Amino acid sequence: MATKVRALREEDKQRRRQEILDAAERLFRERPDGLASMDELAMAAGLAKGTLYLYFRSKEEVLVALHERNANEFFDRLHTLLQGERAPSIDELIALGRELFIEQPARLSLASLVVGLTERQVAPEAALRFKMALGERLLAAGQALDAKLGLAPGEGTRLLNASYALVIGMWQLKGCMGGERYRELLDPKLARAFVNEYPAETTAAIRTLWEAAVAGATGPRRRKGGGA
Amino acid sequence: MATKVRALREEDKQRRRQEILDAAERLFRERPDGLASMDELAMAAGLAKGTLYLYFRSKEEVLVALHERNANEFFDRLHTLLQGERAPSIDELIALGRELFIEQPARLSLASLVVGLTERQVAPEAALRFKMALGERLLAAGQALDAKLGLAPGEGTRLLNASYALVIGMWQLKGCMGGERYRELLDPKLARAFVNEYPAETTAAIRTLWEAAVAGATGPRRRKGGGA
Amino acid sequence: MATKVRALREEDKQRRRQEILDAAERLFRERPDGLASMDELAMAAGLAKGTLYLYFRSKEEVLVALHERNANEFFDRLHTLLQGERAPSIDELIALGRELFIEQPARLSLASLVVGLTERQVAPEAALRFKMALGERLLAAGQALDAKLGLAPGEGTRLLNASYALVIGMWQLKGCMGGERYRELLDPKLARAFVNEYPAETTAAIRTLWEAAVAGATGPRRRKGGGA
Amino acid sequence: MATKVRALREEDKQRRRQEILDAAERLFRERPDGLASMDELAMAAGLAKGTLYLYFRSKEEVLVALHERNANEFFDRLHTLLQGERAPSIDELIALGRELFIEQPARLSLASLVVGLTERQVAPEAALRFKMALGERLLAAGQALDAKLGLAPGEGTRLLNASYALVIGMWQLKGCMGGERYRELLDPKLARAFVNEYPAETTAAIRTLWEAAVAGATGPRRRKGGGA
DNA sequence: GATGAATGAGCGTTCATTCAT
DNA sequence: TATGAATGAACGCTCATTCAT
Repeated sequence: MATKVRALREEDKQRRRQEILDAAERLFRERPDGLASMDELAMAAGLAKGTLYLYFRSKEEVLVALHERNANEFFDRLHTLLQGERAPSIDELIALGRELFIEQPARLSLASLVVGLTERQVAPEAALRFKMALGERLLAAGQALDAKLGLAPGEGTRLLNASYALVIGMWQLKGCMGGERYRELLDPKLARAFVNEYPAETTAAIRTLWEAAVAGATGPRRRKGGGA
Repeated sequence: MATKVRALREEDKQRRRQEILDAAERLFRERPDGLASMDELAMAAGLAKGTLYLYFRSKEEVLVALHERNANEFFDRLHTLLQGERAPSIDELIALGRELFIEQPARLSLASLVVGLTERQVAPEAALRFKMALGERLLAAGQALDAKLGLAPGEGTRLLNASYALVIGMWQLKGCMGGERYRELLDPKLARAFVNEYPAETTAAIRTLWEAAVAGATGPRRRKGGGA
Repeated sequence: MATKVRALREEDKQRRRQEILDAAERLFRERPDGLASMDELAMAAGLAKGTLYLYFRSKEEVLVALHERNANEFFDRLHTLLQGERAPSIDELIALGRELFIEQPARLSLASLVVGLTERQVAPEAALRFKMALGERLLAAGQALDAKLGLAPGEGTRLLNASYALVIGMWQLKGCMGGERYRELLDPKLARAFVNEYPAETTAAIRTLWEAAVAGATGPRRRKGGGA
Repeated sequence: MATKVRALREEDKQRRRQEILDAAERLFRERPDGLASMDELAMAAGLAKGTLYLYFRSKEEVLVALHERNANEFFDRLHTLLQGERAPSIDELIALGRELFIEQPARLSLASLVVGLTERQVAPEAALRFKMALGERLLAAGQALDAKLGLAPGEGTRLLNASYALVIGMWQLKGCMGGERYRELLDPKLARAFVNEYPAETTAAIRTLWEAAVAGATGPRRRKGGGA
C-alpha cells in the first residue's frame, strides 16, 4: 500500500490519532461488535497494522481512548449548558444525552465493550488515568447540577450515573431482545414485550428519575410510606 | 478417562444439560469473565469437551441457555408473587430483583455477555425460540402487574424492562469506573463520583421508577408541566 | 489436512512426542537455524500447528526437549562404556563424542541455540528440571570417569565440560569463519587459517586435554614451570 | 528531534560508525541478549533509526562489524606481544585472552550471536571481506607464534582457534547449565557438575593445550602410544 | 452417547527496513 | 545527510469446533 503522508508535526500526529479513532467509530457504526480486529481497524483507517501501534499501545487503548473521547464530548457540552445564567431544564439535559448517546448506537456498543476491560487488560496506570480523568469531570458536572437544580449534595452525580446506566442497559436489552431481524418473525403481540421504542422508553425513564429528584429537592423528601 | 455413564433416557439428558449449566454458573461465580473457554467448562462439568456439543450447538448457546434459566427463575418467582390475593408491595418486588439479580454478580456478568450475541452468533431459530419464550413470560408478567398495581396497559412490561436495564447498566458502570483495585489509589473525593454502593443506588433508582408509575396510575398522569 | 490417526494410548502419545522431536531434528539437519517457526515444525511433522501445543507448551520447550534427548543418548552410551570391566580408552571415549556430536551438525546447531534460552524464555520449573536431570547425569558420568581413569576428584566432570565446550566452540568457529560457500573464493593460503578439518582438529584438541589429565593423574601434577 | 550534525568528511563518517559500534557494545554489556532491536541501538547511539542504515546495511552487519572490531583489538595486542625480542610466555598469552575475551561477557555474547549469521543474512561480499580480513590476521598471528614458540607450521593458528573455541564453548555451557538464578535452588552437589569457575576452568584447559603444543614442539611429537 | 486428540483460522503484537520529508 | 513515520510479513499461541475411536 502506498505510504500515507507522514505525520511529522505534533499537530499532524494528533490529527492522525483522531483519524484512527474516527475509523474505529465508523466500524462500531457498521457492526455492534465493532473493533473485531486490529487488521480491520488498520484497513478502515487506511494504514498498516503496525502504524496503529505508533499511536496506541494496544487494542484496548484504542477502545478506551474512543470511549473517553465520547465521554468528554458529553461533559464538554454539559459544561456549556451549566455555564449559563439560568438552570437548564430537564428537557435540555435529556436532549443532550439523547443526541450524544441514545441515538448513537456506535457509542453504546463501545461503552458496553469498554466495561470489564479496564480491570484486566489495560495497563494499570492507563486505567487509573482514565478513571481519574472521567471521575473528575463527572464529579464537577454532578456538583454543578446540584447547585443549579438545588439537589441534595451528590444527587447530581448519582443521577448522571443512573441515567447513563439506563441508557446502556436499555440499549443492551433492545439489542438482545428486540433484534430487528426478528421483528417480523415474532407475533406482534409478543413483540410489544420488548424495548421497541428505545429512545422514547429510555428518555421517559430518565425523565422520571430527574423529575423525582428535582421534586424531592424542593419539597420534603418522599420515600416509601412518605406522604402525609 | 473413564467414559461418563450414558444419558440414554430423555430425562437423563435434561439432567445432564442442567449439570452443564450448573458448571457454567459456577465458573461465572468464580471469575467475572466466566466462560473463558469450552475446555474450562468441560473440566468444570466433569465431561469431555466433545460431550458439551451433544447438548449445546455452540458456546453461545450455552450462554444463552444459562441466561434464559436465570430469567425463568425470576419470572417463576414473580409469577408466584403475583398469584396471591393482594397486590405485592414495591418493596417485595424490589427484594425479588435484588435477590435474583442485583446481588448475583455472576448473573450480571452473564447478562452483559449475552447481549450483542444473539444477533450474529447464535443460530437464527435458536435465537427466535429464546426471544419468544422470554417475550411471552415478560408480557404475561407485565400484564399481571398492570392488573395488580392498577397501571396503564403496557406499563408493567416497561417497568420491568427499565428496571432490568438499570440493574445491568449500573453494574457495568460500577465495574468500569468503580474497580476495587483502584479505590485506594484514587483521591477519596474522586472515588465518590463512581458507583460505590451498587445495590443501594440501583434499588433507589428502581424504586423511584415504580413509585412514580404507581402514583401516576391512581392520580392524573403527570408529565412536564402536565395537568391543567 | 487429513486428521492424523489419533494418539489415544499413552504409548502412542509418547511416540508422537518423539515424532515431533524427530521432525525438529530433521529441520536442524536441513538448516542450521533449524526450528525457525512452529508453522514449519508443524509442516515437517505432518501435524497442525495447534497439535504441537498438545505435546509441548511452547517453542522453547521443543528445543530443550530435543537437546535433552541428545544429551541423554550420549550419557546412556557413556554409561554403557563405563559399565564394563576395564577402563575405556581415550580413543573409545572420543569416538563416542565424535559419533554423537562432532559429526552431527544438527545437534551442534541446536546446542548453540539452547544456550541463553534457558534463562529467560523457559518456565523456571522446566528449566530447573532440565538442569537437575542433566546435572545428575553429568556428575555421575564424571565420577565414574574419575574412578575408571584414576583422575583427581571432579576432573572427569571438568573434562566432559571442556570437551563439550570445544565441540561447540569449534563448530561455531567453523561455521562462522569456515563457510563452505566461501572456500573457493578465498585465497587457499588464507583458507588454511580457518577450521577446515573440524572433526580432526576438534578431536585432536580434546585428546590433548584427556591425555594430559590421565598423565597428571598418575605422575606428579605438572604445571607451568613444573618439571623438576 | 534536532538533526544530528552531518558527517560530511570521510573522517567524520568513520567516527560516527565507531560511535554506533560503541553504543552497540554498551547494550551488550547491559544485557546479554544485547542488540535486541535497531530501535534500541538508535536510541543508545543518539541517532535516528534510519541513520543507522547509512552506516550499516543491516542489523547483521552491525553485529559482524562489532565482532570484527573486538577481534582486531585482540590481534593488535597479540601482534605487539609477538613483536618483542623474546618469546611471550604462555601466561602472557593467556592473560591477553582473559583480558579481552574471557572476562568480557559482552563480547562473548556477541561472538555467540555472530556465529551462524554470516552464511545467510549478510551480503556475500561483506561476509567475504570479513573472512578475508580476519583470516589474514589469524594466519599472520599463527605464523608469528609458530616462529616465536618453535611450533610446527600451522600449529599456532590451530591453537588460537582451539583456544577461542574453548572460550566460547565454556561460556555458553556456563550460561546454559550454570545460571546464577538457579544456583541456590540446585543441590550444591549437583551444582558442582556445572561450569562454576568459568575463567579458571577455561584458562586451565587452554593452558593445557598450549603447554602440550610447546612441549611437543621441542621434544619428539607425542601421540597416543607415542613416546619411545 | 462419550471421548479428547486434532484441527487451523485467527489473533495481537513486533521490528527490520524503507523512503518522503 | 539525517530523520522517524510508515510499512507489512512474520511470529507464537489460542480455542471453538470436529470426528475417529
